[in-house]
Amino acid sequence: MGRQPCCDKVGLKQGPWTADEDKKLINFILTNGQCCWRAVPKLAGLLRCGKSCRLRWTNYLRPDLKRGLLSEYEEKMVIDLHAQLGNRWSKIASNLPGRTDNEIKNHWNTHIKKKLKKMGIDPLTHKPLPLPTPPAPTDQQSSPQPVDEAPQMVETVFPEPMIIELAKDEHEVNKRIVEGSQVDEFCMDEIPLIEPHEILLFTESNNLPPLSSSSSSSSTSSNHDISACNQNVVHDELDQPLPSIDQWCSNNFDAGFLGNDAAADDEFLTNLNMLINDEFEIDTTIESDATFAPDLTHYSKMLMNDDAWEFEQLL
DNA sequence: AAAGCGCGCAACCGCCTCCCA
DNA sequence: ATGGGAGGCGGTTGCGCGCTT
Repeated sequence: MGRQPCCDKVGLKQGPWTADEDKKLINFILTNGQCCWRAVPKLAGLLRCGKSCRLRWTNYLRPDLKRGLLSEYEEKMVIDLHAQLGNRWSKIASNLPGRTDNEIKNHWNTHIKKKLKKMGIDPLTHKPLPLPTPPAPTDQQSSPQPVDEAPQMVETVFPEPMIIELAKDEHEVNKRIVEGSQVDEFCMDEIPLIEPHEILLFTESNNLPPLSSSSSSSSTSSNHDISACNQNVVHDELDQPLPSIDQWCSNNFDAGFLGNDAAADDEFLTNLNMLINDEFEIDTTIESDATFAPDLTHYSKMLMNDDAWEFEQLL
């Protein structure tokens, strides 16, 4: 007797979402809010399982999503948080506004893992990888160490006690005192902590480097102050009024947000206009079950790239 | 030009946790 | 206290795309 499946899959659609399905889901959520996900597909007229709808919304359609590759700053943040939290992607994502757990998980598995290995760091433990076993001492002088494959040793981090504040939701305690003891059932003996000078700040600029130990000014302020600043910046960002679509367009398009590909920009703007004016239609002459047109897929990615805005204005 | 290969990412699967009756 | 429903979460899969041969 296994557990009942979350939904009866008979007759339900799977695979990539179509633009039409996305529109139905967006319209429904914006009209009714996020309610019982199991009921959503029925009420929204979708042949999908509720879970699938929730996933699509949270990972893809949510208006506050920031899309595109993680910046160097965000990447470092992920590494630091992973060192503290392990594979708790949702917790990590909650500290990176606009990023989803799925996105971070994918990025970790495809990019960061490799990077860390290349740097000679074990992505699981964040400790230096063991040096490759030296060749048998038969002829040491004539067998040089392989240069490319030998991971670089990095200095083991044994950080001093510190206070870390994370941007968590308001119901959670914001401060965590880390003193080599357990935090949230997380054994600090096993996972190295980030160094105090590596505590990161949320800022509007993704390029702002973390406070570095070489910056003497940072050493004058306490970690608590730094973290408080971090919190404030996050809240400030979230509290900022969302730009209107016109504002957003002028801010981003005029600034060359879409890059230098004028043709692509034109196409994007044309289709964006269609989307805004509810003129977007699937070309049913091609295939009745047309998979999600890359256009809209990328729009949701690109539109949400920088700052979120009031989503209603899109529809 | 075409086949093969590897990578990245969206989506799925199934277990876990929480909540409520 | 307990059992079931619903949502959340992390691991895995599979497809599409770009690069290489």
